[in-house]
Amino acid sequence: MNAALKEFLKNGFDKASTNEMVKEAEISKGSLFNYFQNKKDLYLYLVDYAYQIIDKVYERIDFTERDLFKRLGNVGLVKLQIQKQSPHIFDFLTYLIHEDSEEVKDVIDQKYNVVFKEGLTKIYENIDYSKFREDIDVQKAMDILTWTMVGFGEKARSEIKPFDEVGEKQLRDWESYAEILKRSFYK
Amino acid sequence: MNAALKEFLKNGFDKASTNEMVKEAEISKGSLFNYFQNKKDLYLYLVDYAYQIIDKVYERIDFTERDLFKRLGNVGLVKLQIQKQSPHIFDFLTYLIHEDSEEVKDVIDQKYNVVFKEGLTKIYENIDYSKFREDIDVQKAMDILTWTMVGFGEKARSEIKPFDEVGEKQLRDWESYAEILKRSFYK
DNA sequence: TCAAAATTGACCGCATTGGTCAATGTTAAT
DNA sequence: ATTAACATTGACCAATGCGGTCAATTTTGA
Repeated sequence: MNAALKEFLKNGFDKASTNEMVKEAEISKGSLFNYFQNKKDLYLYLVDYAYQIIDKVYERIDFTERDLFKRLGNVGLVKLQIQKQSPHIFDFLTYLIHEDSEEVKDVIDQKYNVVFKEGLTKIYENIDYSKFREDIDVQKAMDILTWTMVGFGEKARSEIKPFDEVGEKQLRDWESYAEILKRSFYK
Repeated sequence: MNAALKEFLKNGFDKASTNEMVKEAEISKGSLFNYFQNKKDLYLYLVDYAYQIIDKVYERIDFTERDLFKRLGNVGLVKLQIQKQSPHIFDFLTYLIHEDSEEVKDVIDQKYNVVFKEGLTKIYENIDYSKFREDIDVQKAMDILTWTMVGFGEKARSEIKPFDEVGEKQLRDWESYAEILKRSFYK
């Protein structure tokens, strides 16, 4: 599974090689095609699997937390934890947007907007925006916050070593970044 | 040139197809191989070209500007202007780090660290750090700033339409983001 | 007018592709 | 120990795409 994700992620649907997958996964070609009728089948299974993971993220988010920074810290933490089991899953999801192979793009599009756009609004739902200064451009503040989140997420991911517990350390680290931004965002 | 950059960027050296390049560039295969002996020749030419572009960026930066935000705004602007002529050049440069084809990786490594690491320190040279609050973690502030720069750069790039003049608008836009960050970074 | 330069695309041998399938190995219940 | 269902293997196939060639054609400029 991980081998296939990795290969599709790296090369896209058309150029991804089933030969590479079985080599990486150390199984035989016949075994792969015993469980999946063809390459497309395998791909669609993985897309579906990836969408399910996203749902799992939403399930584990604490939506009662109304502070934006804590909410986002929570989201990031859940993502990191999932990435431990399935290292390529979120990269795969972001790659999916750019996939434009005629053979699969329609199937991706069907669910993509639902899963993503809906989810993204859910993440920012019920946030206590009254904490923000009145004179700040909220959209721009949110941009900065998003970009910082992305950057921090990548940094955190690269710092995780095998067998590490994901959690406390990253959360405290994030909070120190959040603190800096709060100083200009919040009243 | 752009077609080749795009193809190498997308597929890496090994998997990049010269057929795709000539199709995209609307020239014949024979013409391509008239100017370059082989695929590797073309690749090395492009790598060299890309490194030259980087040098051009450094040449056009105003190193007398000591305010960090203005300096970075300047850097971003120069990058945007170059991206107008050569849309894939910076993506190509960042991809170069990850290229690990046996046939070319040694040639990349030779110059990479020199051009990049040296350049990066140059960008942050002679900055007036006394403007920063004493109680701020400068490293973390710089992280946020870098991530914001990257995010803003992508946003700005995607908003540029063909025939647009690159300049004033983006710079003013950047300044409004910078203003927000200054509020927590500066005294 | 004509030689030099530029451009073309059919063509080549070869590697890799997605997929098949008869043979073999493994499992667990009898 | 026997058996039958299931899992796994990798040599093999036709098809495709690869990097690269080159004789033939077109374009160029003096």
